[in-house]
Formats: sequence, structure tokens, C-alpha cells
Amino acid sequence: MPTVSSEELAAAAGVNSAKLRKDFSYLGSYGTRGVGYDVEYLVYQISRELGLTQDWPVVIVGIGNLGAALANYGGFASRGFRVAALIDADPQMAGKPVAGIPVQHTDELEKIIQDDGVSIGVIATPAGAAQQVCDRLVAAGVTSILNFAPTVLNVPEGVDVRKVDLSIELQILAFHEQRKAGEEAAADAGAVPPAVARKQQPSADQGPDGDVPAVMPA
Amino acid sequence: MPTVSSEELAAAAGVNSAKLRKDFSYLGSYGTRGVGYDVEYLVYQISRELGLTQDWPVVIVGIGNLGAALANYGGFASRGFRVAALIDADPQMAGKPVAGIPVQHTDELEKIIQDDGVSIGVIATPAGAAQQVCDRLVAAGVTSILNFAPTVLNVPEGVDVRKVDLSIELQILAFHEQRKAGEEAAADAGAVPPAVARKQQPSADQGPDGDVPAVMPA
DNA sequence: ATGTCTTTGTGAACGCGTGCACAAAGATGG
DNA sequence: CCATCTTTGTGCACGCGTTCACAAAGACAT
Ligand SMILES: NC(=O)c1ccc[n+]([C@@H]2O[C@H](COP(=O)([O-])OP(=O)(O)OC[C@H]3O[C@@H](n4cnc5c(N)ncnc54)[C@H](O)[C@@H]3O)[C@@H](O)[C@H]2O)c1
Ligand SMILES: NC(=O)c1ccc[n+]([C@@H]2O[C@H](COP(=O)([O-])OP(=O)(O)OC[C@H]3O[C@@H](n4cnc5c(N)ncnc54)[C@H](O)[C@@H]3O)[C@@H](O)[C@H]2O)c1
Repeated sequence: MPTVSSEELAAAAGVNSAKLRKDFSYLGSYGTRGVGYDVEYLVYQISRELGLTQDWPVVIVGIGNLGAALANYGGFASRGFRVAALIDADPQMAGKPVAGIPVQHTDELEKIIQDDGVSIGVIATPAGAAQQVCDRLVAAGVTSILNFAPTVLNVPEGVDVRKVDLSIELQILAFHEQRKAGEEAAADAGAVPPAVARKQQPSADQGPDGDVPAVMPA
Repeated sequence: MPTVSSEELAAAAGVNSAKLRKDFSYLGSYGTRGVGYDVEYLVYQISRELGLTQDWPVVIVGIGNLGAALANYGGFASRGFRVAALIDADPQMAGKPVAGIPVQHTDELEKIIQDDGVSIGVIATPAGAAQQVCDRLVAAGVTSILNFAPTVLNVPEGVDVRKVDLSIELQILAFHEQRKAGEEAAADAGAVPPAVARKQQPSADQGPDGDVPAVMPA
């Protein structure tokens, strides 16, 4: 029976082994003392807890540059996500296949979501349409939204929104970049205030977005 | 002179006013007691600290579905990022314009980066090519990388990598989704272990990625 | 069986970020 | 010039997540 110790896993992941064990203990995962964790059982337990054992249908709304790229992306299927439908407001796109899936018109939105029991929606429309699309998705039963439009969406309680803002990703890099450039000059001690001091990355930690204030005018 | 108080800003951002004031104090931003912060001065200070006052040239490597979408995205320019070049290994793409910018062959990579003084690179190649592209970027002088390929990149110290993994975004949503579904059944107290209990979102907080373990096999 | 050796599971200590609360600063009006 | 009122800047305490450290559990050999 192939096993791993928390020490090995921790080294590989670049985290503390005690933290790893404590986290596992929350799942009720039982290792064997003196031996470690049964790899297969562990993977199954984590997958189950993370919701990876079931298939999640998702709809993508707004099949432009980005939406089409997402539709073509094979990485979703391999993680248990199935593209249930592609939806666009442009009548010219209706019926046209993207990534082998015919695009459907926004009129069908409610029907699609209810028929397929979709609870996760992806918004890749222009910013101006995002809130409106969001409202329709939520009204139709979607309770989780991945938003690529550069807008803050208003949603009722119980609905989760994750916003992917690629500009902010670049801004975070630029922020650190600038800090690198300035560091030589400001090499004297204490020049960097604690709150913005660079976090060391144990291994694969890219630092939470909290490194940078969340609110700024565009 | 238009001003804002920390109280107003905090309410708008959905955060605590004391935290906001403390954060501002790190920038050396001086407000005026009894009045608030001079809006214009404050915006300038924050912009400067965040590196938004200067223009950052970026290169995009891998002009496929995603790379082309990124090239077409106007949101970068408005935040001070300039697409210095589009690079692809496919000889057929060389010279072909995408978003008005001619695609250049990978052979030119080093020259482009050095000539334009590019320090930020975006990788949108298939996963298999990502590390190799990364190595070339770093060797040529790039010190910040935004990686869309589903691979962990190895980089020397001093180089920042941010990975955008859209599958993980969906997984996080699915995780919460599953928890929502299970909550009715497990409504008895203490069923949810503290470490994974849902964080309340004060306003615009979508919760750090740390909500979910970072390491899992695909 | 008994002993030894490894690794888990977890109580307790530590450190850090967040929020409270207030003194100091400065504007504004009399 | 003094009094009052608003809002900043920050010391301090609290809470939570991380890490340490160790007793208990179990495998494995004798
Ligand atoms: N392209 C990128 O790399 C990128 C990066 C970050 C963010 N974004 C954001 O993603 C969104 C889409 O970007 P894009 O480059 O694909 O834009 P796009 O203009 O190419 O595509 C937008 C699509 O949305 C459709 N649409 C418009 N209104 C709609 C509605 N009400 N309902 C359904 N569909 C509707 C349009 O018909 C079009 O097909 C934008 O908000 C953009 O800011 C894009
Ligand atoms: N499409 C998406 O929505 C999406 C989402 C998440 C992640 N990703 C990831 O982003 C990457 C790109 O996705 P895509 O859909 O655009 O793929 P794609 O196949 O459409 O494009 C890849 C491009 O990279 C080029 N390329 C290959 N090797 C190269 C090299 N060594 N140097 C320079 N260019 C090279 C190819 O010529 C091609 O043009 C993949 O790693 C994918 O997993 C894509």
C-alpha cells in the first residue's frame, strides 16, 4: 500500500507539516501512525471534500474573444466541469458552433439553466452588460458566478462571485517590480513599512491579493 | 478642495475605517485632522506607490485562443500596460497582425525584451512549453511573469510569478456550492470545522484563495 | 508478548493582522 | 485668541491562523 508521510507532503508543497496534518484532521482523514497516509484514500477524501467527484455543468455567457477561448479550453473538463451551454446576445452568433457547441441566444438563458440544473455561470460579456446578465443568471437559479468583466457585481446573499481581474494581476506584478527597482536605493534599514514588506514565498505561494489595496479607480 | 474622510471611504469600500487610516499612514499619506484626505493628492500618492504612474511594457508569448484574447483586451492599456510585442513559435503566425500588432517569432524573443527593456512577460503557451519559455524570458531579463499555463514554473530568486488558474477558480466556486447544498442537512451545530467554515464577506471580499488547499493533482 | 521506532493528532504558545478607543491636531466660529 | 468640534494617527487588546512540541498510537522486529 503506497503511503506518504505529512513530512514528505509538506516538503513537496513547501508548507509546514504540522499545518498539513491539522488540515487533514479537519477532513476526518485518518492516517496511520508510524506509517503515514494511504495515498489513494487521501486523494479520494480530498477530492470528495473539494467537490471534485461530481460533475458540474457551467454556462458561459458572452462568446467573444475571451468567451470563445474559455469554450475551447480543455482544462475545465479534466477537472470535472462540463460546458452545458454557450450563450450570446448577438443574433448572428446563434447556432454557430464554438468548440463544437452551438451558441444559443440570450433568450434561452433561463430555460437552459433550469433544464440542466446549472448552478455555476461564467460572465465574459462587456462590463456594461455584466450586471444585467448576472441578475438573469441569479434569477434563473445560478448561485455561483465567475466574472471576467471589470465590474463589481451586486448579488443577493447566498450567491458567490469570484472576479478574475487580469489587470490587477499585472498591477500586482508591476508593484513588486517597482519595489525591486527601488530596493537598491532604499537599502537602508526600515525603509519598507511592515504592511507592504514582501512576503517570503515558502515554495508555491504567490501571496494573497491582499498584498495590494483592493479599491482603486481605473 | 474636494476631500474625503476615512469614514466615507471605508463605508464605500466595505472595510473598517481604522484599517484604512492605518494603511494610508504606511504610505506616509497625510490627511488633515478635522477635514479628511485631499482626494486628488491621495489618488496620486496611491497611484505612485502602486506603480501606476509609469508605463509598463509587457510581452505576450503564445498567441493562441487565450493569447489573442489578451492582445485584444483594451483593459490593460487603461491601467498603464503597453503590449510591447506578441510572440509565437508558429512560423505561420509570424507577421500576421493580432489586435493591430504583428506577431513575431520566438527567435526574436531575447532581442525584443532587451531592446524594449521589458520586465513583465505573459505566458499563454501550452503547458508543455511554459517552463522553456519562462527560462528564456528570465534569461533575457524578465523578472515578473503572469502564467496562464497549468504548470508550476521554476524561477530563480528575485523573479515573481503569478499563476492564473481558471480551473481552480471554478473549483473554489464548486466547493462552496457543494457546501451550500450540504448545509441544510448538516444544520446541526458544529458540523462545519472552523478551518473551512465560510468567511463572511464584509463587502467586496471574495475570500483569499487560501480557503482551499493549494496542492492537488489534476 | 514486549520493546523500539516512526509518525500522527493536537494542546498550547506564538505572531500578526484587525478593530477599538482615544489623545492630538487642526479647522472653524465666536 | 480661545473654545469647540471633527477627524486623523496610533497604542493596545483581541482573535485567528500558524507553528512548536510531545504524548499516544500503531507498525514491526525480536
Ligand atoms: N479579452 C481578454 O483577455 C479579457 C481580459 C480580461 C477581461 N476581459 C473582459 O471580459 C469581457 C469580454 O471580453 P472580450 O474581449 O471577449 O469582449 P468581446 O467584445 O470580444 O466579447 C463580448 C461578447 O459578449 C456578447 N454580449 C454583449 N452583451 C451581451 C449580453 N447582454 N448577453 C450576452 N452576451 C452579450 C457580445 O455579443 C460579444 O460576443 C469584457 O468585459 C472584458 O473587459 C477580457
Ligand atoms: N483558453 C483558455 O481559456 C485557457 C484558460 C486557462 C488556461 N489556459 C492555458 O493557456 C494556454 C494557452 O491556451 P490556448 O487555448 O490559447 O491554447 P492554443 O493552443 O490556442 O495556443 C497556444 C499558442 O502557443 C503557441 N506556442 C506553442 N509553443 C510555443 C513556444 N514554445 N513558444 C511560443 N509560442 C508557442 C502556439 O503556436 C499557439 O499559438 C494553455 O496552457 C492553456 O492550458 C487557457
